[in-house]
Amino acid sequence: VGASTKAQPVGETVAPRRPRSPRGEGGILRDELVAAATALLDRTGDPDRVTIRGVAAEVGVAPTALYLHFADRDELMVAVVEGRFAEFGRTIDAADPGGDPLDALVARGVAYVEFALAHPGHYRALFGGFSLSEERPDLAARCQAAGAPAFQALIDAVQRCLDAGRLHGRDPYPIAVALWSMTHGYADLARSGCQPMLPDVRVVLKSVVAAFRPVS
Amino acid sequence: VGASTKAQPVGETVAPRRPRSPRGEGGILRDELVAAATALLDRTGDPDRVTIRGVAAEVGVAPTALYLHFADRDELMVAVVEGRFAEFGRTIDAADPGGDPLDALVARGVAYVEFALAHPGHYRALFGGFSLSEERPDLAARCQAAGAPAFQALIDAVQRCLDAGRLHGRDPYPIAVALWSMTHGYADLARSGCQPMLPDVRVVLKSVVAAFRPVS
DNA sequence: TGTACATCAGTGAACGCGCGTTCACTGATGTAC
DNA sequence: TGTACATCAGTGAACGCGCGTTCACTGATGTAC
Repeated sequence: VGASTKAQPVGETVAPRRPRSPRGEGGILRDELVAAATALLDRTGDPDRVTIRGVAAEVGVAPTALYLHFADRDELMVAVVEGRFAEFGRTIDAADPGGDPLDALVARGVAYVEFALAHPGHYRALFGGFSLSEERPDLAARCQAAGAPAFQALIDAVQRCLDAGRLHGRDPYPIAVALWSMTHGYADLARSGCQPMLPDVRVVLKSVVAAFRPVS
Repeated sequence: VGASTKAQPVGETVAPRRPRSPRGEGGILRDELVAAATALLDRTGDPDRVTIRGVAAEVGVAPTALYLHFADRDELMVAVVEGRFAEFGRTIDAADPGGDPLDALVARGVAYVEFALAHPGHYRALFGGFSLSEERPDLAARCQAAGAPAFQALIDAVQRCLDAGRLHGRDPYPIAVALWSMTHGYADLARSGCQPMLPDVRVVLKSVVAAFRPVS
């Protein structure tokens, strides 16, 4: 149980009115809306506080302009999610040092948590289960598709450990889920107000690896 | 990223009007409000959908009657949280079979996840970081105090494993955090729509224990 | 024994809020004749 | 070369919603005299 600012008129950022795009370049606004929603999500840390009115104010446009490019709020949010999943995947991959596969796996886990702590709003949009209307299963499917490569990359990293004999087992899948659960859980507990009582993620990961191994 | 019903007038349960308590027994309503809020939280699975109007309708009373016993909505929710933490602690302790401390630790973890899956609304109120107004640090402190015994019980269970040589390390604290993170993460991912892709919690826990041990 | 009064357990109408979304519109710009 | 017109990129007022919370009130019940 944590604390947070409630409602509040989050769109304080009232940008000057945006000049109209030249003819044929209406699509520019679409990109600006996604970028503004992404920035607002990063600032507020909460998908529910990314409102159409807030995004429009940030861009310097009337709230209704959003409907020129998105059917509704959900469609905008899914566009944000797709962009953030791509960024998330690049970040994790960039943190993989190669070399010993178990060390690499731990490094990926650390990068995962660091992404979540650095961008809690983005992270929650990806893995926090923000709600889409049930009448649009296509949107949920787009989110799932956007996240699939990241999960596959985790499976692959676990498989490399199994192949090298650095982890034991036949199936990488449940091990991957366990590690995913741990990093997600740590990140979510930190977000929810338990941050002060959690040791550094590196300490936690190393402790659990050591705890299950005989003393050397 | 998952899907869920949005807003919706959740207080469909319009109970018949509740008869007034006899003189001197006003406190009865307080308990009924907490019970109704707890039931509504269990039904909706979402702390945000426990509204004053919904709770009052469930009890059969005007929304304003709530203010006779609670300063505001947050105070009601904290009363719910305190009750659910007590119930949660009893549930975990009851699932501890004693005997081998590592087996007991796993059994507690399984019970943790099963509680979360059986009562996602209650679980989210305890560990999902539902937001309290920042002007009431006393309420956040009450929640933390209510949750402390459960965390201490986990520390103790880890310590028993260390004492018996079933886990390796000096400090139970980071190991406890790692295990807590894993069970919380698993439960939260299941809630957020990933449930279909997650193996049974027992499989996951056993895989991770086995993965870090040399083949026997 | 009767009556005025304080207390208690609520009620009901109304407030202002931010929200997603609708609808009819505007005004600049390119194009057809 | 000039002009009517279609198109494009938006605007602005307004809607209905559910919400937490306020305020003045009501009506039964116990108690003091």
